[in-house]
Amino acid sequence: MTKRAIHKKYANTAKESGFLPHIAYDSVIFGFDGETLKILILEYHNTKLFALPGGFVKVHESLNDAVRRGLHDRTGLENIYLEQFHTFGSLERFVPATIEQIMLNNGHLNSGEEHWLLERFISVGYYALINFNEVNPQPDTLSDRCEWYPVNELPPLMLDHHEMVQKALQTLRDNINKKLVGANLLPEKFTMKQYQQVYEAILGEKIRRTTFQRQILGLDILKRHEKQFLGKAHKAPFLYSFIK
Amino acid sequence: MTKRAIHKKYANTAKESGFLPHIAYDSVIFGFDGETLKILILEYHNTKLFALPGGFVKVHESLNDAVRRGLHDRTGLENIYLEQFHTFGSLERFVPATIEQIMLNNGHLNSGEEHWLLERFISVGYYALINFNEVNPQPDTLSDRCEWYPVNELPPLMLDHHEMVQKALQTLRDNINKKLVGANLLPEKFTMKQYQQVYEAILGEKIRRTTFQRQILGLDILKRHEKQFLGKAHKAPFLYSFIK
DNA sequence: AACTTATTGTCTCATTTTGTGACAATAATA
DNA sequence: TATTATTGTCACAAAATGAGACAATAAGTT
Repeated sequence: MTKRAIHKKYANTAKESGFLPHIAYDSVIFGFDGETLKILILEYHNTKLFALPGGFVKVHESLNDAVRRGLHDRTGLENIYLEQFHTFGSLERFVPATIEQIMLNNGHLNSGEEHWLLERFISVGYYALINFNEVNPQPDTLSDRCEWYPVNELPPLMLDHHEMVQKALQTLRDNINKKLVGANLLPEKFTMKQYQQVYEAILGEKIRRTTFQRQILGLDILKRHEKQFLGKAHKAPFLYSFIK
Repeated sequence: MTKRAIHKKYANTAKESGFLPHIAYDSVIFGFDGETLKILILEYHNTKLFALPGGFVKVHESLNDAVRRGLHDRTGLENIYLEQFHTFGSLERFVPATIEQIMLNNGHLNSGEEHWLLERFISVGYYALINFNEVNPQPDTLSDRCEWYPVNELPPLMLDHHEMVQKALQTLRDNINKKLVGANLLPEKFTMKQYQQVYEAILGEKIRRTTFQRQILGLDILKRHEKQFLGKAHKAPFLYSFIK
């Protein structure tokens, strides 16, 4: 065995790993299950730490591509709707002990060892809107679970991830009338009630049925299809889809 | 002279300089001169390159503090109104030749020399709103001018700085009714017409006078003061200030 | 001093948008 | 056949906005 063949199991510097140092992204992945707005949360092995799915940017990769790559790995989806909402750069978010704990518990680090992931990071926050039913979330090597949580019932999140969620949600609310939010959270065809529930879940409040319908239909962005028979004891609703 | 005393004139690595590598910020500094919306633009020595004022983040400094520090150095102002609007991370913005030209022309680099500023940067965009009259903009060591330009008459800007300005302006427009924009662009006391002109300059369109007054006064955010005699041949307008 | 000018503060009325409730239609259930 | 819950639609009230009118007035002009 030559000297050259002796190598560490993991890259301990950013350069070795091929990533830009000090820069990360975290993603708030929203899905709608028909009733409530949910987001994907990771739980790390052997810790009680919950976190947003995140990742790093390769040296020759754009920031947007890095986020798309990470989301594809986790959800299998290709054309995900993505919005960047804020970049987090406080000193308070630099807590190497937390990262160290995660890596030690996963055997990705020896105690006392230096590692680029233990340095300070500035993180760019993105949110994604995906179709809840098309996804089977995959945990990564550091985490043993990747599960949906209602935005109102999140576990305690590490670092500033709770603040990230709140800021993502606020941005989503601000954008609700600008960016055709429903198209990405709903299935191809949906009822007016489902669409209204998406709005209510995002805004966190009830809205008036008649006013909502009047406004949405007035936008001329929906196509009306045949009625949907739900097996419920009342008039069947129409189905709608978005006009491309 | 000991070996230790032999040092380079400038730090060629990020570590030597005390800054985080690969991370920058750029600022779009808005001011209102009573008629049009303007922004501060730098021109670099011996080049025809125009750019937004930017800077870097120290290893033990928060992102926000870094931007405040840079803006204070350039304007002398302390409590600047700041909003982060977007983070730019494309590969197209990595053009080391441009940076190299600036540094060579300033004598901050020898030809062919390596330097951390020539590596790839991801830049966080901030916009600031300042009182036009309180500021005497200062160029930095790399630039020989720092001047106000109307947003509609900008010189060609380097890299993606034009895109940054457009995105800042769009965010400012989106925030105009949420964040009390006028308070930061106007002097302590102002007329309703001046306030309306701020709105028109930001939105880029004329607004109806009566509707504007009705809406603004309906918000109960303004205090009415004595009249202002302008020396003009017509009825004198009231002065207003924002209620703290 | 009287007239002119440009702008201001305030009203009024038409138009549009939104809030609120009512009601018949209807798919399944009892 | 009656009951139930929800849907699509309409009608009217209330609020917000668009559009214009007009007297008041500070200075300039004659």
